[in-house]
Amino acid sequence: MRQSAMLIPTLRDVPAEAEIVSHKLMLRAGMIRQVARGIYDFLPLGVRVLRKVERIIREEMDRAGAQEVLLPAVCPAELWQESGRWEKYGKELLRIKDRNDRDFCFGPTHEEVITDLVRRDVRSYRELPMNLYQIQTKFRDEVRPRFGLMRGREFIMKDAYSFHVDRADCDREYDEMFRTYRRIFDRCGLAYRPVEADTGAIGGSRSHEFQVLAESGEDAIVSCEKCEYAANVEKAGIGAGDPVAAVEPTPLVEVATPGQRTIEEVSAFMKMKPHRFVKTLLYVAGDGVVMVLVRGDHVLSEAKLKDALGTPAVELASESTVEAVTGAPVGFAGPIGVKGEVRLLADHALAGITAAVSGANKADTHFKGVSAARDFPHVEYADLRAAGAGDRCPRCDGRFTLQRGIEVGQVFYLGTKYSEALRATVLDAEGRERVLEMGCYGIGVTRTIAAAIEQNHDDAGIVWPMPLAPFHVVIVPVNLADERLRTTAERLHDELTARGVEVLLDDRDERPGVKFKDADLIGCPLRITVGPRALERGAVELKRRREKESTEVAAAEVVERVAAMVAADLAAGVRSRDLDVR
RNA sequence: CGGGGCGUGGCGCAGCCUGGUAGCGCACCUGCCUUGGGCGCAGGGGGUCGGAGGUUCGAAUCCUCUCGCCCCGACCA
Repeated sequence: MRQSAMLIPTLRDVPAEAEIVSHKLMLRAGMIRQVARGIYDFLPLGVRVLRKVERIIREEMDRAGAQEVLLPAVCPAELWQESGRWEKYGKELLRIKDRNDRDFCFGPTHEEVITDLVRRDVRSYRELPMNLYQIQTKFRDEVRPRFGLMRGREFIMKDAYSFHVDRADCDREYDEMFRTYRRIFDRCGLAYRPVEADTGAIGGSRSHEFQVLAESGEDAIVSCEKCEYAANVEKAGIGAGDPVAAVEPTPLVEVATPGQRTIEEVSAFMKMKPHRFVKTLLYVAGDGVVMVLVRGDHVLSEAKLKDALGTPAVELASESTVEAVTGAPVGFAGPIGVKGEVRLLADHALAGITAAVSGANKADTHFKGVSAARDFPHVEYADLRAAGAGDRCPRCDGRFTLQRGIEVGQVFYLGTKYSEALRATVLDAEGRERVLEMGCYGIGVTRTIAAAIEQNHDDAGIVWPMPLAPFHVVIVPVNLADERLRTTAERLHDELTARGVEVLLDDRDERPGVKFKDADLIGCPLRITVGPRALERGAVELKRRREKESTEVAAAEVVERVAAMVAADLAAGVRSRDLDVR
């Protein structure tokens, strides 16, 4: 492909709208342009990368026996009403009306639509199992889209749904998809980690996320240093901990703490470490208020709170609710002397705490000398806190390390949530009606591109892994006016293309410096420089994007050499794929 | 939704406080020159200053409303 014929509007300056590296580089490399908040154009270079990811996904899904379908982006409200999600999904669901004033939504996910398809056209257990997938544009009217493709409102997702007569078969497919996802991300050349995950709003009871490891990731994950256990911090089990050094119980005393609301403030004010504090949070769950206690240096996991309460949603109580329940302004809540009927939940780490500090449910006042057993014995203990670095693994005696990740895929066991709501059944071998067991498997295609860049870049630009690169190699003739350079470059382009190598020929009438800068920015894994010095010796220069130095290669051999390098790099990801499940 | 910030040519920005003919760098076009890491010289084109209303003799600049975008938080396959 000739660069002069392509729309690749590279930028020297970083547009002010971009914050993280993948967003900046995609804009600068001319891959995407923002059209509206969280909505982007894909330019030719961006589309090429997108197709690479899609292709890998298709090949591996097909190989796993899944069948591709294409469902509508715009879905009728009726199906969503039938599942109950028309009411539950909230403002994230983009609702639209047609000319006849009928309600539709732009699909953010497709459980309803697919279940509707299957209930209408699948009658017998003999047609199962069945795994249907699509690669399609979704829309979620995110509260806060940000970071370019990382969290767009419109995004491309591969979503797959599997249907089974029983749980065992659904579990088998879950494992199959787990392995398939490993192959997909291995082939993409990404460093990632599958972790145990919360099932979130989608529902279901078993889930893993695939997290691409990157500092800029929005998710925090912990991995055991000794065994294979890894999980999202909001989900991770925590082994029996290291109790805070026992302290002699002291009498309960009120302390004036004017204006000191946060743990940090009170801790500084009273000169006591945060781990000696009881952090009190009020949540609204269903129709009741719960008071949730965690240690001052710990962070509550709302996912775990939902599990503990068995409710689908919890929401931090409003200021007015807090005041009504505690009789004090926000910042002074505590478990002792609560007036109303409030359920009390505490994290395990608080069991046995003594000589601690908590709010006193009175303005500008805290208690010190709080002992859990003595002062709030009526509490229910549960695992409520987000895991952190140094916490004990629940499976062995190892400790956690903390990493950040970008969630690029997730697999769920859905059970019968949707099949029941939409009455999707088949007849089993005994002629009985069976509600279908379902699994659901998503990959954020566009997010995967952003994640790949977050993980593969340097100061000069993107450093594509071969499988995702828009072109395998870029050829830079140093001076087009030099006939020999130009014809050599063109010949290499043609020969490499004939060998199935994807080549970008920078035939623009630009100075070499400009071409090198753009080549680095765009990030093709290989670069062939055709210049007068080497060509004098019948050679060209070959350089890997991720390496600093180039090597001189005889012009006659470079095609063979490059073709071999490309093939080797493409195979590298595939080779590491046969890993154990979890 | 709460808090903060920004909208001036394609991109990055100055000008605004203190009202008086809209500027700079890069990019773009033409010519010359140059050709190994974003050359040089000369000439040139392009801007309803996000939008609406108001104050004023006069508004990019002051006031009101509004739209858009970004960041932090709440939220989230």
